[in-house]
Amino acid sequence: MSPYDPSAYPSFAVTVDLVVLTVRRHSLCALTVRRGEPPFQGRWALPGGFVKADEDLADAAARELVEETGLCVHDPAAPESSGNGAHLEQLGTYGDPQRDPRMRVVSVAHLALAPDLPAPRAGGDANSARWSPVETFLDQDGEQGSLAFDHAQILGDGVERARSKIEYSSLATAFCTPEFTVGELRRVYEAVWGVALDPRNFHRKVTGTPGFLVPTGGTTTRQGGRPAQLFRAGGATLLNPPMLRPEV
Amino acid sequence: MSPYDPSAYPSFAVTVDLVVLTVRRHSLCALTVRRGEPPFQGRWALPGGFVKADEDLADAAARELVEETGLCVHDPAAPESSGNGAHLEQLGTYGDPQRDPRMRVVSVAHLALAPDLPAPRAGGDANSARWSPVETFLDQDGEQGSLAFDHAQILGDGVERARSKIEYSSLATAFCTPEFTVGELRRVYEAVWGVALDPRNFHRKVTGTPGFLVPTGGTTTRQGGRPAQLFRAGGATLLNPPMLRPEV
DNA sequence: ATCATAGTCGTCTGGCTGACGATAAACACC
DNA sequence: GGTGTTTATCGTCAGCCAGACGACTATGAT
Repeated sequence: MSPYDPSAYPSFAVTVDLVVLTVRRHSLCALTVRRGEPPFQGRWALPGGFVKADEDLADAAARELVEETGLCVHDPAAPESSGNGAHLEQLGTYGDPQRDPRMRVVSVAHLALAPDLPAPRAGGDANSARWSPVETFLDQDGEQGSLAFDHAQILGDGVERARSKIEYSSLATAFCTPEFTVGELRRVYEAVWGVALDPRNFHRKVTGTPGFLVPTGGTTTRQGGRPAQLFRAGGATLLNPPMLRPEV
Repeated sequence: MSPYDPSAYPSFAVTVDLVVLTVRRHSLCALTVRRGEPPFQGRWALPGGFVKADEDLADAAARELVEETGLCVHDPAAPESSGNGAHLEQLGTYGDPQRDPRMRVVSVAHLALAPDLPAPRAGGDANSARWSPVETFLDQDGEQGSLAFDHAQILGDGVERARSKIEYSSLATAFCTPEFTVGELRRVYEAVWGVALDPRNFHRKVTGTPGFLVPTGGTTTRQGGRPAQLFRAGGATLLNPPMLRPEV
């Protein structure tokens, strides 16, 4: 039994699925697309697709992200291209033998975090892609709003990853435009965690953490009220001490 | 192009690779096996193997773990079978098109944490499996001690996962025998992090965290010195506030 | 008896967080 | 121009917790 013998090991299809999260109107939203063909025809699903024969997993995920949203991936090597960049990381791999009724498919899920976008596009068909609050797919256990395949599970894992990761990293800035205020950043935390935070303590915390925020000098009143300082994300990626998520 | 057409998507081989970590003689060690066939014949590699056609990824990882070490997986549903149980979780998936010179292989790496074991077994051949300190494979960049394929990368990711996860979870107890002392638990942290911790502050911290440790009533002197209380792992899995890893 | 080793309990201080009062700077309206 | 509303920002205070470290305890080795 040579390892070169193709009959010596089973053959799999490999896909990437994307959990694309953003914050719109004070709530955490995920991108979903409507399936145009069986199985689960007409149901909502996470965007994704097959990995090409000579394509790296991360490249496949980045390609799908561009196809579905037009977002480029925020390349850490070239941080100045950050105009419309998103954060992209591998989330986990889902390979239950029954997860796809057609055949054996192993899906490498990725998590993408993006600032609020004007409108989703899905190959030109605007009706087939939509931002929806994540609770739409996570709350109820009824079949009504549920996603195709095991995508509700994947979405739940992605949301949980995002919720925990903004605690100890500066990842929350990935939900913001390149320049943002402390209040906008706070509303990101509030939307992702689903809690209210004290504006004064939050302001003290984030401005006091070295490397988290860099003031740009400008101010804005786009949120109303007193003008707020504008910041860009600093170089720090790990927050120590972390942001504390309030209890229960 | 029907989705049922096998020529419509590329075919992959899927493997599981294991990062099995334990603490021996005050140092964090990983299980490696010597490759008996090309490519990388004679080189050390992480244990692993092909996923079967109708096998879940976690099942494949658990099967490989038993084959290589005899360890059962610590099933959260039946915590009383904890005699020789190990912790097992998915680590990440590695799918660079060039990572295996034979063919396109996607490997789903898993991380296993085990208490110190008498001796590794690898299908009866004791010479071909070994515990080695992780620095052996992570420190130098020379080709000397390096692992086959991208296994050095995988091992590094697994070690980093373990290092960060014992901060905010009770996972360090997975490195201990079912009953252990505070000092033994502290030596686990010291070995995994590679730092020295203050025994008095550590003792205060772990005994003061509700649900982390439950006293069994017994004592032991197996470490010498004054007898120490024996504990079992409590039900808590998340530590809040976390253990703090000392700075640089 | 003495020493070495390891475990356990206390004390103190500084830093950080949560709760919350107070002030500042814009806009909307009358 | 006042007045109220909104959001941002600064300050204060008490409590908790971690790091530093002293003191004491209980075993085995010599």
